[in-house]
Amino acid sequence: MVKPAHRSYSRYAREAAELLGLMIRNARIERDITVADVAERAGISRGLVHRIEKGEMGSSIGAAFEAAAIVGLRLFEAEPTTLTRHLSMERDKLTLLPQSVRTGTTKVKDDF
Amino acid sequence: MVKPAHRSYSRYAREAAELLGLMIRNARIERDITVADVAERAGISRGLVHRIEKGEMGSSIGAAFEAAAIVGLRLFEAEPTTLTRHLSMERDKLTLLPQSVRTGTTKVKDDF
DNA sequence: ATAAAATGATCTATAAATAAGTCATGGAGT
DNA sequence: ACTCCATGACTTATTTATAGATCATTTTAT
Repeated sequence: MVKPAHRSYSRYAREAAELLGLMIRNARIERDITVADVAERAGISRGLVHRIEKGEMGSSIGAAFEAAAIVGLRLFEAEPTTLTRHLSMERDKLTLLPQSVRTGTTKVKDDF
Repeated sequence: MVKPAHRSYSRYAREAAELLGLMIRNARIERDITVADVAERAGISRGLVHRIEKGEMGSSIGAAFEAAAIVGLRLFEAEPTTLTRHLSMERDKLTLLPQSVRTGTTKVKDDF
């Protein structure tokens, strides 16, 4: 009752996943951490760490980001603080333009 | 025979996933695309797109990055070209320091 | 206000990811 | 040469994510 899901990915998505994996591996090696260490600290299996570093598309976001955090890799931004700031910014942005700007058809209430 | 996997994530990993989801959602709304559209173009279900935008840790890298690509969100770098360049760079970096620098025990060859 | 559409949430069957183990290979150090 | 250790590549049992459907809610349009 469930289709075999999807198998084809855009080149961009594939490259992004591969890059993420390579960055994790590089960061890990630079810090002299073994795959087994990352696996244990992340609470995942050794094989999964390996697949994440290979950039396999099936790996979960949680496992990959956790591995990245452990090897000290900072996604999106340099400092963790910046990430939190970006979070608020994105949240605000969403609140700001829920659907108002989308079509722009809704008349502006200027009767005040 | 298999432990229930892991359930706890570091704050950083959770925030990174949430940020990714919010960025995808914001990009999607800005471009006036519906969740259903993204789902269809990515070849995934509507519910999965929704969970990705919520930043759920279980979603797959492939699905999330594909969704990001569809809404025009550029991870890591601005241009797709830059991504390919970064890929080569990371690959080279890996080849360069396989394990040489790791322990540092190997005497430095200063006899030149 | 009403209708229409998009979103969010929940459920079930199934496909896929994962853990844990084993084995083979590759590297590093002795 | 030989160990020792890390890595990579499988296999299998099990857990989990996912598709697809339905329904409630929210948002948008008329």
